Amino acid sequence: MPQRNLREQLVEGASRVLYEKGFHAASVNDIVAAAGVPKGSFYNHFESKEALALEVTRRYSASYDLEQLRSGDGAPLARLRAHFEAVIERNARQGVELGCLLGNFSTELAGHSQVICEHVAASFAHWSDAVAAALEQAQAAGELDHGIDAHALGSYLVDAYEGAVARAKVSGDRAPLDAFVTTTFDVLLAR
Amino acid sequence: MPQRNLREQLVEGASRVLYEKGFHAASVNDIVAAAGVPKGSFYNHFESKEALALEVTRRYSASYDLEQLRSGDGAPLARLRAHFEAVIERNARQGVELGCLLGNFSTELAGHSQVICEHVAASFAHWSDAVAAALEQAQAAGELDHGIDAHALGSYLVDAYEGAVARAKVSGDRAPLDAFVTTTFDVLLAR
Amino acid sequence: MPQRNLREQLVEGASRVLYEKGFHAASVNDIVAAAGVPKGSFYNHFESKEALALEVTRRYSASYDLEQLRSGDGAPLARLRAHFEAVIERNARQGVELGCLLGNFSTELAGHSQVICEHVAASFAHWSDAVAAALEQAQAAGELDHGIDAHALGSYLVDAYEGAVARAKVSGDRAPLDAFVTTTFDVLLAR
Amino acid sequence: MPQRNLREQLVEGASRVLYEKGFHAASVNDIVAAAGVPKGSFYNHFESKEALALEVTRRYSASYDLEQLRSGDGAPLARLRAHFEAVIERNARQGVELGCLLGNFSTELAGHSQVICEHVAASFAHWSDAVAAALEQAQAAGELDHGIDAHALGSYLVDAYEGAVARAKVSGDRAPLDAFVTTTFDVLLAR
DNA sequence: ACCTCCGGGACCTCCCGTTGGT
DNA sequence: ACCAACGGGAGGTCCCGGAGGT
Repeated sequence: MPQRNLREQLVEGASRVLYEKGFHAASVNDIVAAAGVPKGSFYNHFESKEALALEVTRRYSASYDLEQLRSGDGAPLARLRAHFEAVIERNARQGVELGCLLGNFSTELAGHSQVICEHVAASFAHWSDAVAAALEQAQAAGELDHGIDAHALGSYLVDAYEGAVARAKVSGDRAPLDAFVTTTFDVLLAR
Repeated sequence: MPQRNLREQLVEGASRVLYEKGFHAASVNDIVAAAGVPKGSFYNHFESKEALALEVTRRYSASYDLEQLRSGDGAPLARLRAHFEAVIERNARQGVELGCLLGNFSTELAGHSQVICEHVAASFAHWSDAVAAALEQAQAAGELDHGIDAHALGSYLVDAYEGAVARAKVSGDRAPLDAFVTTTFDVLLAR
Repeated sequence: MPQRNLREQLVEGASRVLYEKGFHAASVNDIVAAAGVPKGSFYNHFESKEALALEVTRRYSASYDLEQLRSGDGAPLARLRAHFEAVIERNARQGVELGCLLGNFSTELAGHSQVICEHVAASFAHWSDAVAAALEQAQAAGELDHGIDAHALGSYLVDAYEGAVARAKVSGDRAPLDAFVTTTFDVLLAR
Repeated sequence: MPQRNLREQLVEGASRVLYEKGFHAASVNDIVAAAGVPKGSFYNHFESKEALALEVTRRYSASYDLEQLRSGDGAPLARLRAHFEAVIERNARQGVELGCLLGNFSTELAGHSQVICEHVAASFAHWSDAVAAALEQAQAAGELDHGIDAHALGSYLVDAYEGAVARAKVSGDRAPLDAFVTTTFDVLLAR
C-alpha cells in the first residue's frame, strides 16, 4: 500500500490551511480536502481540530533553528542578524500575507484554546531566550554594551519582529520585515 | 424610551464581542445578544458582519489620541512615553487578554477582508507617523541623535508595541507591556 | 400566507417520531422531515432536541383527562375503570407498539435529561394523585374498604398499567392491557 | 497473561454500559472502552451491537433465580415476597436509576430489534409463569383464594413491579419499589 | 485470534443573511 | 425603521462497521 500515513497528511494539510486561513476560518472540511484525506478519517487521528492545531503549532515552533542561533559560528551579532534574515526569507518565500503561525494564533486563540496559547507563549519564551543568549555572547565579545539587559532586549526584538510580521501581513508588503533588520542592527545595536 | 439608536447599540455590542472573541468566532447572534438588539434589526443598519467590524475598527483607531501625541505639551520623548503608558493602561484596564483590536484583526483578517485590512494598515501608518513626528521633535529638541531615521524608528516602536501586546495576550500577563516601555525609553532611546 | 406555524408543525412531527422511535433513535432530520419543515428552521423554535422533546412530553401528559377522572359523574370505581379503558383504547388505536411516551422516556432518558425526567416523574405523580382521589371517593361511597391506603394504591395501579403497556409494546399484543383492567377491577378491587 | 477471553470482557463491559446508557446512547466505542478491548476486536466476536445486546439480555434474564421461586422452601407467599425483595435489593444496590434491563429494552427497542424484543417478551412470560406457579402453590396451601386466576395475577404483579422500577428510575428514589412489596403483600394479597 | 487503521455517512447545532408584514 | 420568523447550507464531531496485515 503506497499510501502515506493519513495522520501525516493531515498535519501537512492542516499546516497549510491553518496558516492561510486561521483557526476559526479553516474548517475541518477545508483541512481534509487539502490533505486529500476522507473526512471520516479525521477523528481516528486527532481528538479535535484543536488537537490538530496544537500539533501543527508544535511542528511550526520546532522548525526554528534555535541551536544554530545559540551556538552556530560567526560573530554573535552577525549570527543573530543572519537568523532573522533567514526567518524573514522563509516567511517571504511562503508569502508575507501568511504571517507567523505563532503570532496568528496568539491573537486569534487567546480565550479559545488554553493548550495552544500555552504552547505559543512557551515558544515565544524559548525563542526570546535564544535571542538573549546571542546578545549575551555579543556582550562577551564586546559587540554590545554590558549595561544592557540582554534578556529584556531579546524579548523586545522578538516582539518587534512579530509586530513587523503582522504589519507585513495586513499590508501585503515585506518592507516592514526588512526595516526590522535594518533598524535593529544598523541603528539600535550599532555603535 | 431613553434607548439609543439601535445602530449605536450594535456598534458598542460588537466592539466588545469582536474584541473578545475575534471576527470569525463572534457570531452575529453573539453580537445582537450583547447589543440587546433583535436579530432581525441587524441588517437594517449594516450590510454584513464585515461592514460592522469595519465601523468598529474605525472607532477603535479613532480612539487613539494622536493629536496629543503630535502637539501636546512637555518634552517630546516624555510625551511619547506618556502616550504609550496611557495606551498600555487602557489596555490593561480592559484586560490584557483582549489585546489590540488592530493587531487582532491584522493577523486574523488578512486574506478575509480587504477593506478592514486596508483600514488596519492605514491606522498603523497613521500611528507610526505620529510617533515619528514626536521622535523628530525629540531630535529638534536635542533629545535624540539626528542621524536616526525617525520614520523608520516610529514604525519600529509601533511594531514592538504590537508584538508586546500579542505576547501579553497569550500569556495573560501585562509584563511584556511594561517591559516595552522600559526597554524603549530607558535602554534604547536613553543616552 | 396559509402556512401554519412551523413551531406547531415541529411539535406535531416530533410527537409522532419521538413516540415511534424513541429519543436517541429519532434524529432531528427524522423530525423535520416528518414535520415537513426545513432543517435550518429547527433551532429558530427550539434550543435543542431535548427542549422539543420536553414540549412534546408536556403536551402528552396534558392530554390525560384527569379532571374527568377526579370529578366526572358516575360511581367512582366505574369512572376509574372507564378512565383506564379510555386510555387503553387510545393507546391501542395508535398502536400498542408505541407504548406510553411517559413510560418510554422514563426508561430511556434517566441519566440523559434531567428536565424531562423531572417532568415525567411529576406527571406520574399527578396521575397517581388523580387515581388516588377516585379511590378515596370510592371509599367514601362504600365501594372500597376504608382500611386501604388510597394513595399507595393509586400509584400501584399506575405502575401496573405502565408495566402492562411495556409488555404490550414488546409483545405487540394488547392483551396485557385488557388483563390489567380485568384483574384490577374484577379481581383485586371486587368484593 | 491472566486476561480473560475478549468475548467475555466485551459482554461484561456491555452489560454495564448498555444498562447505564441504553442501547442507542451507548456507542460501540463506549462499550469497547469499558471492556478494555481494542475497537477492532469487536466484530470478531459479535456481528453487531445488536447481537451483543442480545447476549447481554440473555445473561440478564438468566440471572433471575426462578427455580428458587418455583420450588424453594418456605410458605409460597413468603417465598414470593422474598423473591421480589431480593430482586429489589439487587436493583437498589446497583442503583435505582439503572432500572431493569428488560424493562429498559422493552420500551427502547420495540420497533428496532425483533430478536431482542422477542427475548424480552419471553423473559417476562417466564418470569410471570414462575410467579404464577408460586401463587398456585399459595392457593393449594390455602394462602390465597381459589377463585383467583393465578396466571393473570402473576403477570399483573410482574407488570406492577416493572412499572415501579420505571418510576424509581426517573425519580431516582427507591420508594416505589418498597411500596410495591407492601401494597402487594400487605394489602392486596392479605386477608 | 487479534487489532490498527480506515471511511462513508449522519449526528446535533449553528451559521449568516433574508423575507414579508407592521 | 423595525423585527419575528425563516432557511439553505455548513459547522465540528462521532457513528457502526470493515479491510488488511500480524
